Amino acid sequence: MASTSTVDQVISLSKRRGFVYQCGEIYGGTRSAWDYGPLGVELKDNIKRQWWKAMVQRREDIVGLDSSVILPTAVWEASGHLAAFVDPLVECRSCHNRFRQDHLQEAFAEKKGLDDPDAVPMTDIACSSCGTRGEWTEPRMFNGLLKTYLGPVDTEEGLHYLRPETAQGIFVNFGQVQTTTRKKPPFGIAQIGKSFRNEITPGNFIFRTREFEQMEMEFFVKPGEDETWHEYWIQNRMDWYVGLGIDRDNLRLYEHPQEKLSHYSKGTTDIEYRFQFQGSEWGELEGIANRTDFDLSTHSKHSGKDLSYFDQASGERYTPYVIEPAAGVNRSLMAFLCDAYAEDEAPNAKGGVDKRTVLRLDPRLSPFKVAVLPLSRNEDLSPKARDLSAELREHWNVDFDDAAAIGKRYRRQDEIGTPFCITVDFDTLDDQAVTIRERDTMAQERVALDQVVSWLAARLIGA
RNA sequence: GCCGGUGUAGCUCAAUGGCAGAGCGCUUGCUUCCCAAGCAAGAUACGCGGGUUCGAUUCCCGUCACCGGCUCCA
Repeated sequence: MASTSTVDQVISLSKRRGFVYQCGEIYGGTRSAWDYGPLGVELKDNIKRQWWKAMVQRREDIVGLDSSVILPTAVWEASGHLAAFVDPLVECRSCHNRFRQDHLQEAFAEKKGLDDPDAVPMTDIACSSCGTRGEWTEPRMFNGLLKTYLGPVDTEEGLHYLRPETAQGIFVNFGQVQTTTRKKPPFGIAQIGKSFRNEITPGNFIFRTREFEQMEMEFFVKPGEDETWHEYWIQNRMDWYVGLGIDRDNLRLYEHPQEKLSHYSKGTTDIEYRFQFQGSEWGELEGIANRTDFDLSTHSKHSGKDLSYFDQASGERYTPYVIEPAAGVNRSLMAFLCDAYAEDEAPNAKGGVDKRTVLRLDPRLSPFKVAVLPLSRNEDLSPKARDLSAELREHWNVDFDDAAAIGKRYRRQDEIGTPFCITVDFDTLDDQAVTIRERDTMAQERVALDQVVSWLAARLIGA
C-alpha cells in the first residue's frame, strides 16, 4: 500500500535514478513542468503502448487517431470550453483569500433557503476565512485555456487555444473516421496526446501540471445503449490497471454527484488511486464519462455538417451517444511507480539481512527488461558480456553494468524494476552458459547462451 | 494568483558574519567477487539578483522554485 512516505520515496527515486526531473532546473526550475529522463521516457512509452494495445490493437471496434493540439477557435466555442472553462474568482480585501464567486453565492443561497444563487448580492456574503462581510474585489475571470497567437503579429485574429482535452479532435473528425473505416456503432476512436490547462494550482509532483498527457477514447453507441456501455468501460478500465499490477485495494470508483458534473456529462465515474497525498488520500487516474450526444450535436449545429449516423439495417438515423474513458498518462505513471515501490529484506553476503528497494513493475512496463552483469570487470568476461548485450538489444532494452560488486549491481537493477539480470562468470567461458536471476524471488537459473533469447521471450510476452 | 513554511553535493541532513562537513550514492584502481563487502584515491553544493558590511551561505530586500491551504479533476 502506498503511504505519504511512499510518494516521497518515489519522488526521490525518480530524481535519483532518472525517471523524472524538474524542467529547467539549472535556471531554478519552472512551475508545473517536469521532464522525463532516460528511465521515465521508457516507462511512459510502455504505459502508452500497453494502453494502445488494449484499446486499439486487440480490438476490432476501436481505431486510432492523432489530431492537432491547436484546433480552430470555433471548435472551442462549439464545445462549450470557452464559456465553461472560465471561473469567476473574487478576493477578500481583508485576508486576500480567493474564492469562486458562484460557489459563495450557492453556499449562501442554500443556507438561507433562497432559490436564485445568482441574485445573492456579494455585499451580504461574509468571508469564510476571516469573517469580514462584503469586502470583495470585482470578480476576475480565470480562463483555464492556454492561449497562443498564430502568425507573425499578436492580433485577435491570430488568437488560438491549446486543447484542454484531446477529445474534441476526435469529435470533429468523427464523420471522416467513420466513413473511411466503415465502422458502425458501437465503435470507438482512441487518441494519445498532450493537453494543456491553465490550472490555478498545479502540484503534487507530476499529478497536476499545466501540460499533461492523456489517453482518451470516445466510444460511439446507439442512444439507449449508453448506460450499459458506461458500466462496461468502467469495469474494463479498472481491470486494465489491475492487469498491469496495481493492487485492487488501492483503487476505488468515485461517482460524481449530479450537481458537480462537467458541462458535457450526464454521468461520470472516476477511477482513483490511493496516493495518500497530504490532505487527500485518493487521487483521480481516469474519468469515465457519459458525454451523451452533446459533442456531436453541438458540432453539427455550429459547423452545419451533419454528424448523425444512419443505420442501414434498421433504417434509423441517430446522433450517437459517447462513452469516454479519459486517462492521465503522467498520473498513471506515478501510480504504477507508487504501487510497485517496495522495501524488502534481502540476505547479504555476510549472512545477515539488508534492506533492498525493489520496484515490482510489471515486466511489460519496466524500462529495462534485462541487465547484463559480468561477474567482475575483466578482459575475458566484459567482452563476452557485451556480445550478449548486443544480441539481446535486438529484442529489448538492455542495461550493461560492470562497475562495483555484483550484489550492488543487483540492487541497482531492483531499484529501477529490471525483471531479469544475467551474469557472465568464469564458468561461462567453459560451459557457454550464464546465470539468470529474477527480480522478485532472487531465484537463479543456469541457461545456455544460445537459449537466452528464447528463455527471456517466454517470460516477457507482450513487453 | 493569495496566505503560511522551506531552499547547503545526485539523495538525506549538519554547521557558520571570517577557507563549507557527514552518511549514503557516484567515478577510478586493487581483491577470479553471485545479492548494498573491504582497502586506496577522487569528483560534486550554499536557487538567482541586489543591498548592508572590511568581509554575506549566514542579516535585509526582491525574485524563482518546492511543500501545505484556497481552487481544480486527466
